Amino acid sequence: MPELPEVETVRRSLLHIIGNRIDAVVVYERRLRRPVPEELADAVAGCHIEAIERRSKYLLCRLSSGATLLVHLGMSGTFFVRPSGQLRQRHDHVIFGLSDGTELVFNDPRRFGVVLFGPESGFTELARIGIDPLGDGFTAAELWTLTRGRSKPIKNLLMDQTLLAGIGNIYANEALFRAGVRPRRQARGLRRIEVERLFGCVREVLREAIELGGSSISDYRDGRGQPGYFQLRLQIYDRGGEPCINCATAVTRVVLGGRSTFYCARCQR
DNA sequence: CGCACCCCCTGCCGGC
DNA sequence: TGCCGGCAGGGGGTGC
Repeated sequence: MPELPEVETVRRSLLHIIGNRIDAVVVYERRLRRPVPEELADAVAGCHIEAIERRSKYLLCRLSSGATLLVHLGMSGTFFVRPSGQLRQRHDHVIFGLSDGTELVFNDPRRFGVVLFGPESGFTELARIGIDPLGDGFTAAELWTLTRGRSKPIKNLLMDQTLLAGIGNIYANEALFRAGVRPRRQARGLRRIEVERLFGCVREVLREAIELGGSSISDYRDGRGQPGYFQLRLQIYDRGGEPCINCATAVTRVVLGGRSTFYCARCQR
């Protein structure tokens, strides 16, 4: 579910809890993609939340102890605030009681997510993160450089987190459709004009998605329980067999890198 | 090194 | 109604 726009939306929706003290932490389920550290509860209790940042699809909660709480939502995770004292829901794995009488909940049915704790430099998952596609470091020239000499399909390049950090399956499909580029094209085969167009479309689709609060395909919600609305603007994702919005050609579905890939054989070359 | 293929896990949907 | 296969927003490991 959560790609860069959804994670960024969650981050923004949680900014209001900054300044809270974490009073108590209860871990109900340690078996996530990586086990929740045994020492997390004791180490985090008593700390204040000083900032909430995002790197790629990871959320980083800066704590007053100097350590960082690292959260990844995987495919099905949610990270949200609710009043304390409510019944634990199915798949609530970690609950952080906050000093303002609310609690911060990590819920994840598929358990592909991550809740880790430690100094930021210690997180191996952040070591190989690529360029933030919304940051200043991402330019058309940079995308051009990334595509040179790489034989992999351009869609796989967009989704390679070691190159570009935060683009997932939905937004890779959408950006390529907007740019008129076929997902299977070899990255190194793209012409300069195509790379420039794709660059603009990547930024545009991510920005628009954030503005609309991300895409709620099934059960995605932000940190306040609100859905996103960008799914209403999806032009190609999950539309296999349906008419292209530009030319009415049936949308093609193929599998690339194990992920469903959608494109219009007429509009995308 | 790149890449195709699996796996992790639960839930949902469609077909029978 | 219920069972089964396929599929899902991510990421990591293996073997070629």
